[in-house]
Amino acid sequence: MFSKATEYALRATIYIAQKGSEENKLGIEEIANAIGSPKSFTAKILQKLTASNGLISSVRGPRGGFYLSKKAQKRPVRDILHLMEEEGILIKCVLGLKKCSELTPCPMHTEYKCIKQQLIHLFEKTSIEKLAKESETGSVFIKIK
Amino acid sequence: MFSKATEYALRATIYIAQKGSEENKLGIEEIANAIGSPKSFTAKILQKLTASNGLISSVRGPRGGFYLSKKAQKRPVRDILHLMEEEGILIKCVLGLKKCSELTPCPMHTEYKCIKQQLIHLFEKTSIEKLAKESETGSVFIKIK
DNA sequence: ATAATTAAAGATATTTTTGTCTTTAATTAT
DNA sequence: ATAATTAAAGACAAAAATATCTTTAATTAT
Repeated sequence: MFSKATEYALRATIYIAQKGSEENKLGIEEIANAIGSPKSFTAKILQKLTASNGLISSVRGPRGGFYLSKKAQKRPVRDILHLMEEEGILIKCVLGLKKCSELTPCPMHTEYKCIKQQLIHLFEKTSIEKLAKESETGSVFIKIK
Repeated sequence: MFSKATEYALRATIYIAQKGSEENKLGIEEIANAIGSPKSFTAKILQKLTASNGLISSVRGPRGGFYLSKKAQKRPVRDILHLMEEEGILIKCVLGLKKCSELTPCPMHTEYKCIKQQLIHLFEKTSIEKLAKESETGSVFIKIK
């Protein structure tokens, strides 16, 4: 479904939202260990999520690290996909046709349409906070191993 | 959603099902042109779909080419994914967690579950023939450009 | 039988994705 | 101020996906 990079982005963001705060920032080492991802690669990915738009906040130096502002926590999961440039699954044709549309649908268009709409709804209406809280209850797990 | 290879596999198979038959086999040149894919790469992919299991039938030599048997036409689209080793989207965790399951769900598991089931249903219950016939009516398009 | 045609098989090239390592810059604690 | 700590930035490496080209084998038409 998603690239490794986006999987790590989703897991890392949820973990940071759950365990981190402005008072208690999380280091890259802890994050990568927690979600079971390669450290340096994950660092690159967090840079992407930290830059420009700034979904994730970061501070360098001792006691530095990553956290999510209250405002960022409210943002939809789709924002992660957007920053990772992987919204294709919500937008593109299943068969990869450039011109597939309502007027010129591909053979799977109609059948797939409603599933795509549910995917959009899922990623648009679910906040990062919500997923983090589900993890917090312990009813749900994020660790890979 | 899918790799380029699988997109080409789906498009090529639908095209062959629609335009080809044992009496009128289709050459790789025609197929690649029709679906807008790189010829040699598409040839490799068709080899995969032709080998072993044999979803697609092929014959070498003059008047040779590719076609789908009546029986193959009835098979579900999922068989294409299976031969392309890309059933992951129907099976794997959205966040890429190895241990994600009903008992140890990831934070998105519950929300995503029903979408995944619809995807399985779509690919399992839709036959290649059905998609080919939709294309045949002209109400639907498969060409990329 | 021979030549022509077509897919299969194999080798190679390019691009993208994934991953690591090193250096730099910012921040904090002392 | 200085040293320690941490993310940012950049260079590099490995693996996988995508794509092309060449040779071989099968089949058919002549």
